[in-house]
Amino acid sequence: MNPEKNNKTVIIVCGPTAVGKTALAIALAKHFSTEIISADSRQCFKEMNIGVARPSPRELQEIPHHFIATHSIQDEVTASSFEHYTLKKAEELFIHHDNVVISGGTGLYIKAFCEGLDYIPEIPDAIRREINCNYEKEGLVWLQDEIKKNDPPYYSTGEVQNPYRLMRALEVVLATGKSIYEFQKGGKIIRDFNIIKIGIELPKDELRDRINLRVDQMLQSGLLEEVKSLLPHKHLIALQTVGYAELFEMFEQKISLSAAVDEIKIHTRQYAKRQMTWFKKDKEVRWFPPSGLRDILSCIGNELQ
RNA sequence: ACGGGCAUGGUGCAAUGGUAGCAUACGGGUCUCCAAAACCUUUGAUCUGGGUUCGAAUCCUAGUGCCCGUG
Repeated sequence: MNPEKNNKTVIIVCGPTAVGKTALAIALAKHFSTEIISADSRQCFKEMNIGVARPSPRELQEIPHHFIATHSIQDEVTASSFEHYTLKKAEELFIHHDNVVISGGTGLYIKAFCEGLDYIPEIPDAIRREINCNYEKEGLVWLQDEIKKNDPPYYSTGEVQNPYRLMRALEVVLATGKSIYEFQKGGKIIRDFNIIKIGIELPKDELRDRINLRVDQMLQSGLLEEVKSLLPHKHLIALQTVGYAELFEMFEQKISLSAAVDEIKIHTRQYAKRQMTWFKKDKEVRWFPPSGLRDILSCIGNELQ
């Protein structure tokens, strides 16, 4: 154990969707008699349940979970707010526990928690709304022109085809008068607790089967009703989500149910692949199969010695 | 069986007789704040045989397969 740290440890369980993180995190939390903080950018919304594979009521009862169904899709949840929420929650849990389990598939949130984010001032709502509004009306070219005028360095080296990045860069420069680059130092904050990262993976074929099975089960469990009830909010970013976006289209008669289901399976697979790309890049992650609880415990034991 | 139509990457489509493109999927990747989002990127095709032509996805012909109509 690193002597500069206190004797507290966060065990991070990460990996692609549908690989079996929830069950493993619960087993770990039981073993260490502790609780779980979810690191999932969708399960935190109380309006979303079946489609985001929220842990079952029984699982939630077995081990207390945090950042699950704690927010509304109307709320603004960001990597930064996750960082602060989770740091505070971990601190609380460390009063009575030596270890805390964080489990989830949102790589950016996990990174924000482990390394911190550079400080960028909050952006006034009015600025954000105006940018959004103009972008919807005028499109990508307008964004590119605005960035060209207001933040030339970003225009020449940033992702100028990516509207979200452009809007972020633009809101920062309009709100602060400075390029977003001046804030992004890339500095890593060293936390005063230990962090052990456990990655869960499966062969591609097996993950694919699990994804297909899970999508079918979601439909049997009433996903259609859940999505239908959210139709009035379909414009919210939180609902631009695999399993919801496709069924919104189905309810609007744009595609058939079977086409929507096929697309959900494809998009979930693509999402899982992006998650793997993200986590594989992180060399601190130790990889195990979902059945590898024993090996994981011995790995953690070695780290803690 | 007869008549008509169609045949182009895995899938859906485009291409006056003159560089075979687009979308999507698949593969690879980016990502410091809406991230289950958004974005970048590699590969990959003219059903088969013959003919016309300087040149054929395109025109002619035979075959094969599929679709529609009639029976």
